[in-house]
Amino acid sequence: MPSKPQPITMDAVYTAPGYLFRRMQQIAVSIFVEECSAFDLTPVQYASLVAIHTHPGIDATRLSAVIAFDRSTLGNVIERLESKALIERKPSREDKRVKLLYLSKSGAAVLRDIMPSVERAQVRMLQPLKPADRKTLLALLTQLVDLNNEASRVPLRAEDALEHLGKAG
Amino acid sequence: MPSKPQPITMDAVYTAPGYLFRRMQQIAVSIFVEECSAFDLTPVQYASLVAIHTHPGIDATRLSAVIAFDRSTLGNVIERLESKALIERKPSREDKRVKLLYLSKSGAAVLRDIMPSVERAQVRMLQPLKPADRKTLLALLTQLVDLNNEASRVPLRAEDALEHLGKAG
DNA sequence: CCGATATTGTAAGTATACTGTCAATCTACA
DNA sequence: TGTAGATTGACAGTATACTTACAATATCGG
Repeated sequence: MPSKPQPITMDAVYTAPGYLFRRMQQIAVSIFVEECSAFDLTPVQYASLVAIHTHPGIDATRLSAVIAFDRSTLGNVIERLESKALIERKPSREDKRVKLLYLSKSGAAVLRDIMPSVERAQVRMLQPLKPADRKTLLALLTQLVDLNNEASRVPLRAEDALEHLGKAG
Repeated sequence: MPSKPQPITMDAVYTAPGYLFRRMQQIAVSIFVEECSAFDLTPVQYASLVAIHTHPGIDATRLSAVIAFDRSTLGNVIERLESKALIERKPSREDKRVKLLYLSKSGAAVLRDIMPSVERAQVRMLQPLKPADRKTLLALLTQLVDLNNEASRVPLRAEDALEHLGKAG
């Protein structure tokens, strides 16, 4: 049977999953930035460094697929990382459209040094929950993100995106 | 005992709660915008309308506390809602700094009409999970957001924010 | 009552996050 | 082979989300 229209209260907002996801994301960023303030790196910049470290010579389009961030957004992120001299961009000899991404020495150093702070931030986000609940939440969230992958504008394409990588110089 | 430095892999990103929260937020916004495309309202604009509907004559600062969005951000949101004629701003007679917020007729109509679409969006976000898991996730997330409230830059202040409201004309 | 302090809305600046579009370039099919 | 279609990086435009700063205004302590 169809439900009658409910009176609109703030609970329509507070109990909505979308609102909770937004709040949690804001909290997570806030904690990350606080723990990593000594490194002047945002969560997105950190994720980009990890991906470039793991896949040296990746291009911007594949990078966006590997961390599931929008290609346009990533352009600016890459610009900032380059202006901070944490990464280097080299034109590909095989494809004149492509610019390949590499960590610089200082980029690799920053990535190595920031890891403990990142780890602390991740722990802090879940700290208020009981250990068993942390595991449950993480498992359900992992599952949900995976099952909803195609619903996002930029689905994660961890493997396919790199299928043809490594053959380039 | 202190853990040894791990080799850095993409798992450092994929399994981090912060990354999962970000992905889930992106997915949630994507689904919301898709379901509500007929109304040209973003999640934040929707939440603002609900809060103004629930608390007519609220001011921007209190509104930011009630939905836990940053005051500066909200300034732009309010501007857009006003330019779409969904809300009206009236200067307070009691405090010359303050502008009170009210839903317009069309704002109230839009809010009434968008509710089913919002509801569909919220359902879709959790759809891939089993019903019992949806409840568990929502309960843990609610708990975590609440316990982490003070860690966010703009903590939710649902009650206090409105303590002195309603006395104004 | 008056000066220190706080609050309000606004603005400027940075950083995601998305939509488009575009030119240069590459690929594949006819 | 030669061109239609796809891809790549770049850019413009919109919308959060935060920081700091500021002028106007309120409020509170002395």
